[in-house]
Amino acid sequence: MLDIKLVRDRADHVRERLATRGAGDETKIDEVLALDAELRTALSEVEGLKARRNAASKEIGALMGQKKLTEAEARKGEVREIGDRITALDRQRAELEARRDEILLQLPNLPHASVALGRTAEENPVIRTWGTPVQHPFKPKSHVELCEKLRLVDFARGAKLSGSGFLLYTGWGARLERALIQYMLDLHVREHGFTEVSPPYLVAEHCMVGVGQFPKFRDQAYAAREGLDDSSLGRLYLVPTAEAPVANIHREEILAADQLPVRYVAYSPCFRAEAGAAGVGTRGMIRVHQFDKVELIKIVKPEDGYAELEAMVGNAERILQSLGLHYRVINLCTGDMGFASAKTYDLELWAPGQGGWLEVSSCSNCEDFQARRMQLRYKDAEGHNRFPHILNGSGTALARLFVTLLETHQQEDGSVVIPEPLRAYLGTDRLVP
RNA sequence: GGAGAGGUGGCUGAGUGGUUUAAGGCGCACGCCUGGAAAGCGUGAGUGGGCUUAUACCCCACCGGGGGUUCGAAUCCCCCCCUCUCCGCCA
Repeated sequence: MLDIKLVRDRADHVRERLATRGAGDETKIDEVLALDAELRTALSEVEGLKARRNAASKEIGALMGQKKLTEAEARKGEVREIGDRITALDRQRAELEARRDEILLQLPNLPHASVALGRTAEENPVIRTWGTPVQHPFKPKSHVELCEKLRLVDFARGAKLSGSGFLLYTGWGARLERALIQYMLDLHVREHGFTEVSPPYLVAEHCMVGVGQFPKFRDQAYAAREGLDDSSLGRLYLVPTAEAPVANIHREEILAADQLPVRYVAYSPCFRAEAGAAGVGTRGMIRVHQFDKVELIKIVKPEDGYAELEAMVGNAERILQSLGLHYRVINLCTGDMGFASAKTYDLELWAPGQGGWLEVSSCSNCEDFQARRMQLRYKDAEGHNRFPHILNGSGTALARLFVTLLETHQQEDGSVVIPEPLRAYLGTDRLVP
């Protein structure tokens, strides 16, 4: 959520930054300002009345102590009237506040000044490229064909169980998925200084609001219900990413400065309904309703936010490099960035069988946008409570990593060579049809 | 799911309608004292918001959350959440 004080004091700046996203949100600032002004007028008035009531009630107490009951009764009538005005005015105040905050909760974060201006993904600058596309001396197969030949994923039966967009991993496929998860977790814990956590896969409403998923993207979440009780529908949501629970771990806390930086790594399955999207569409594993992901979360001092973002991208790149995969780092332009983010790097893998790039990681600094929503603060050296920066990054998403791994390391005979670091985890150096 | 007991400031722990605009204790910060320290004494200290040049005053709100009763609610009433104990169910 944007800081209302920033909106008040630097409305033009806020409008200008919002406009760079190209969604027209800057037009809502006038309404926010108007509601905010009205709100503060009502607030001053109602607080003044409350001060009067508090004083008068105290006097009544004193009068009754002195047994001046007639006088006390007279004052009661007077105070009751003040009370009625407070009730009415307070209701109005609450409504104004709700309306103001409803808009504020739907406004995206302001893009950082270093982010390239642009409207679509085509305008995302490529920051760097690592490796070169693998040159197969034969026509590379797509992952769908490889998965079927190697019996790694049973697409038909996955769909039979849960519909399109759900995968049934089988045999070495299931083992490869598990090996990748464990490999990535271990690397981030052992070499990158992250603390492993294993969060709930269902979260409460306030966690979804905290990370910026709700209220705007409510239709993309799967809602769960308890038992047969219809009224409990929507009280818990399947996590769209481990970010939802993990970033909220310290919500509503005031951390000591020496607790920062906090660095967590978590595996979770990710559930995405993507309602409104043009179906799952793509054949195979590129776009699915459930996938696995190893997620990195950092909570850091604002002055460290952007250095930590660069480091996080490096942590994710390390995974791809160690698996011998060709990738590029792009910086999302203002029009392509996610709702909560101030700056985002995407990591895209080259998939020979697809002949295209696949996003496997998105690393963002959300600055204080989420911290404000979840009331997460830390006490700085001067003893002031400040909102920390919260960063999230995939390190990395599976499914697409799985796809790229197969397509990159496939051999002419249809086998797939497993990259060296993964062999101990998987228990083989090659998958053979 | 059922029964019972609880949820108060950094911690502990009083408080069942009005000098509690939360006692006392511990811990904390600063000061006095001391050669230095401890003890002792004194002062201060929570969160959010409004007003404001101001992190100065002043004001409002906050005793798990939300409603209600009342001139006045930590205290009384209702709903919900969480924790603990026991039972049931269950991996």
